[in-house]
Amino acid sequence: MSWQEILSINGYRVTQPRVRIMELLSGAGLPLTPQQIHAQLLAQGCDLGLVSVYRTLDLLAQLELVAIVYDPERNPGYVISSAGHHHHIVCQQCHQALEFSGSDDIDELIQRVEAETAFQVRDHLLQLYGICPGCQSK
Amino acid sequence: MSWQEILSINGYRVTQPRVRIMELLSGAGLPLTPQQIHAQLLAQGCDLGLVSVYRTLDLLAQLELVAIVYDPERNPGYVISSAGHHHHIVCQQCHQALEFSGSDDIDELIQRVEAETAFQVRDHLLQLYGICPGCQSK
DNA sequence: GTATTTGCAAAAAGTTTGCAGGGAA
DNA sequence: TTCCCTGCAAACTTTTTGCAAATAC
Repeated sequence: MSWQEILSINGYRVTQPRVRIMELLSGAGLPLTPQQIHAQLLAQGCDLGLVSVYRTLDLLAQLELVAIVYDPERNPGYVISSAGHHHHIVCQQCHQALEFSGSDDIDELIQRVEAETAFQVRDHLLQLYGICPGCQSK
Repeated sequence: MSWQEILSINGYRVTQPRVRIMELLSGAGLPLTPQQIHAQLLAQGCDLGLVSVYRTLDLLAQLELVAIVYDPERNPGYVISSAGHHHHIVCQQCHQALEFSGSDDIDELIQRVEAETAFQVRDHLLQLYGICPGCQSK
């Protein structure tokens, strides 16, 4: 299902700002802050308000069309998220971000922690930081 | 090694604000924002500035005496971190936070992702969200 | 046509910086 | 005594809110 359909099905409209932001993030390959998104769209001649960027990202995050990537040294950034894969690995040098799948190993760990702590685990956040192939060869 | 010693060894001083913040976090059991820490210390009659809270937390985080906990619905909070254990599980209802150890399972996952992506993994962030035993029984 | 969505302005919230005085070692 | 650290004030950045106009469907 396309992200446009997901918007529609949930009663939201496919508007210019949403299209532009999804297009930008799809091509970005690295997490962008609301400010960066706003600046890049302005530079493209797309005249939208920063406020709309915030509101759009909130919505897209809620629908899990984008994910938040935390980087200790910068503000949280947003990346495109393909359904079902919720983990990212980020290059500490060029900040390129890649999705990876991690369901099995994590399920095991979660079960162990549930047994140890008696918590009922509902969600998790996993991100890896490192050096991407490109930056390694420099 | 005590956290006081860690400060000293690294050339930092054991000052009132640092002591109060470490004491507060040690007893808190849940992630606290800089603002919350400041407010609670003021309430205790300890008269320090918010700025010092920020600076102290930065330092403590750098020395890994405290860790940052991200919660999608709130601002990032700080918790006490015992050396070597860097993962937390947070209750989505009462926000209690607990450390858990997870080295083995994660090492395995990291190796797999390194093989898949050709990234060199240097660090990671793992947090679980769920319902604590206490909140389950309500 | 109608309800959602946007943009603007303004305010609120959160964080950082510079500098003089105070405190730990 | 020495240098690190704190507190204050102010600046700065980021995020949120309210409301009228615009637009998707």
